[in-house]
Formats: sequence, structure tokens, C-alpha cells
Amino acid sequence: METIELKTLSPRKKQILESAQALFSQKGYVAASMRDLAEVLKIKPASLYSHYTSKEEMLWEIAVRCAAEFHEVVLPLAQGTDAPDLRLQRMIEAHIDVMMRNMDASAIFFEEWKRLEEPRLGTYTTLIQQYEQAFIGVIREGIEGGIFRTVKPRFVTSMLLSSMNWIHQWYKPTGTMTQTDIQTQCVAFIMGGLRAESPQERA
Amino acid sequence: METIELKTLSPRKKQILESAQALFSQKGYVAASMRDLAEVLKIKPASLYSHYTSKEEMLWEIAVRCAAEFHEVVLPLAQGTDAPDLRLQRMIEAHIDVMMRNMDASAIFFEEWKRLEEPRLGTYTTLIQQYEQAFIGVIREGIEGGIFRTVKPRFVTSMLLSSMNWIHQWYKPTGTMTQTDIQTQCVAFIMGGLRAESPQERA
DNA sequence: GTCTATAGAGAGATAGAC
DNA sequence: GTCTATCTCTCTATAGAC
Repeated sequence: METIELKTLSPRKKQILESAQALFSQKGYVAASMRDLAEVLKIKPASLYSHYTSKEEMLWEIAVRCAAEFHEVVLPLAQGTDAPDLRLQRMIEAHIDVMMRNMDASAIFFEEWKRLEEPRLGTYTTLIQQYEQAFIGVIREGIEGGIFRTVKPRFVTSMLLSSMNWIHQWYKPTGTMTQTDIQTQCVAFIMGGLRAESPQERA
Repeated sequence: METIELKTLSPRKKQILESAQALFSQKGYVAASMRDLAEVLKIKPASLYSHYTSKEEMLWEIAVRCAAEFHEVVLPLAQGTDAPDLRLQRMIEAHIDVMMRNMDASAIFFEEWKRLEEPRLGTYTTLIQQYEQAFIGVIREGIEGGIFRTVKPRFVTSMLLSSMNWIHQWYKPTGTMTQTDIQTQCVAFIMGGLRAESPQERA
């Protein structure tokens, strides 16, 4: 679990990136133009190129910084001596936490990354695979320990992550569900789908 | 549950639509150009406009025809006197079946529809809401009957559909899992997440 | 139904002044 | 770091011959 190295962004670069996040998330990376972005920032399109050499570089910065946060926050929770189901629960809660603190970036993390080109695309998919691998590992432990049903860890990891990733598409902070509600319901749904019928509880 | 009215496509229109499906699914609707599509079909871009008046009309045809198939196959299964969990199971299996028989169109059904413009966009979201409503209804019945845990039906429906919809992104027919494997694992995961601990089974 | 030709708009990106 | 100006390319779509 290597750390992802990131340079600190200047305030201006950060500001531009945040506008880009919102725009790419809303219109989609391909449909959003540098002209659109410049207009939001109230500068001319050419000025953007003093900060980023290309549109794809922006997409890359957004995607990789978001990936870094998921890695930093969630991956350490896969380690430790606690029971696998408890660790998985913490990972799910943390995943939702990161997602909801970064709604725009998450949309790019989950969907728009496909528009990256090589070699960045390859680097990115490796990051995602590492992230999934942490879930796969914990689930595998849970199966071996008899806590989880005998499922296919890779398959279930994809289901589990996908079952959460719709949130960035639908969640409105104005709705009736709080973040805690969402975490609770997600955990219950997913753990219910995984957990073996425990003989002790049946007694 | 009204039926979606669709005109029959001429063989040529159908052929073009199938190429468009594959292309839009692979490159994304915005990034895929009419030139790309013409090249695949070995005709000139202008010729496409003898069949469809615009690129968006193609997107619409693909999305709405796919929606129609999901509606036709899955929605009837929501009705009937069988237990809600059994009906839901059949709906999940049927949903996966439709998805796997229409992988390209499903990618558009789930993702690229966002690029539709009004008024088609509004019509489309209504169709999706009707589809979700069928799941919501069955889940609500299951909760009222004590078969399912007390979950939020709308929330769980989104999770449940989302947990399946990653399949079109990841599934390779060359992999080790058959369609039946996928259906079995999906049903087990989702039903496990929903089902109340049954007292009878505990005895 | 396909072609050639092209209109007209908008895209990403660069050069060079300030 | 932002500007004006512009290059070059690609896009969707149309007109009209065959």
C-alpha cells in the first residue's frame, strides 16, 4: 500500500480545479469545454493554459487526487486484528464519508476517468485495482473465517462498490436522509448480503 | 403500466442503430462522432441523415427501445399473488437477463441517457421512475409482510439496481462466470441484504 | 440511399503583448 | 497571470447530384 505522491497546488490552481470538478461532473468531461470553464472563472480560455497544459491534465489531477483520498482514508482500515466484518463495515462507512465530502470529484473518480488516455489511464486503473484489492482481501478473510457466506470476493467487491456509487448521482443534501442514515442503510444492506447465518445467533 | 409504443425499424435502420449502440457504449455518446459511425458502416457521414435526422435521435431510439425491453420483461413480474421475495427474485433475474442480452444498449440505458435533451430527457426519466417504482412497490410489500427488514424502499431500490448495473462495465463473456452464476450471486447478495431474520428458519 | 461538397459552429491549444 | 488574436481541427448537419 504505497502512498500516492501529490504536489501541493497553488491557491489559483486549486480554485480552477474545483470549478473544473463541478463542471466535468455536471456536463461530463467531453461535453464540458475549456470555454465553459473559463466563463465560470471569469477569465479567457487561453488563460487556463498558464495553469494546466491541457484539459486532460485537469481530469488527471482531479481523478488522482480523489483516488488518493480514498486510498488514504479507507485502505488503512483493511489492516488490523479486528474481525473482518468489523473492518469491512468501517471501510464502507469511510468510503461513503469520502464520497460525500467530495461529490463532484467522486463523479469523476467513478465515471469520467474513462476519458483519460494512455499512459495516465493505465496508471489510474492500477490505483483502482489496488483499492478493490483491499476489499477483496477483507472479504476473503471473512469467508475463510466463516463469518461471510461463500461468495466470489472479486464479484462481490464490484457489487458492493457499485451499490454505493450511485449515491453521487442521486444524493441531494436537501433530502430527508442524513449521511449517517445512508451509512447505516448501506452497511446493513451490504453486510446482510454477505454474512453467513450465524449459528450462535440462532440459538 | 402502459406499454411503450415503438415503430418497427427497417432492416437498414436497425443495422445502423446496432453499430451506434456499440460505438456509443464504447467511446461514450459525446466522444463518438457521426464520422466514426459512418466509418464503421463503410458509408459517408452524410448518408446517416437519410435514416436519422440527428445524432440525438439515435441516442433516443437506443435508450427508449432498451427501456421498453426492461419494462416488458421485468414489470409484469412485479404483479401476481406470489410472495414479494419470490417476485423480487424473479425481477432481479429478469433484469440481469435483459442486461446481458443487450450489453451495449444497457450501457446507454444506464449512463449515456444523461446526454439526451429536453423534451426527450423528461420522457426518459419518467420511464426510469416507473421502472424503479415497480421494485419499490414489491419491496414495500415485503416489508409490510415482515419478510424484509424495515428499509427505505426507494433507497434500497437504487442500491439494488446500481449493484447490478456495474455488470455491463465489467462483464466479459470470456470470463469464468456464466450468466446463471451472476444471477445466483446477485440474488443471494441482494436478498440477504433485504431479508428479515426469519423466526421459522431459526427454530 | 448514397454520394460530393460545404456550411457554420465550436473544439483544444499556441503565440506573443502587457 | 491574463489578455487578444488566431491556428487548426473536428463536429453536426444540410444541399443537391446521381
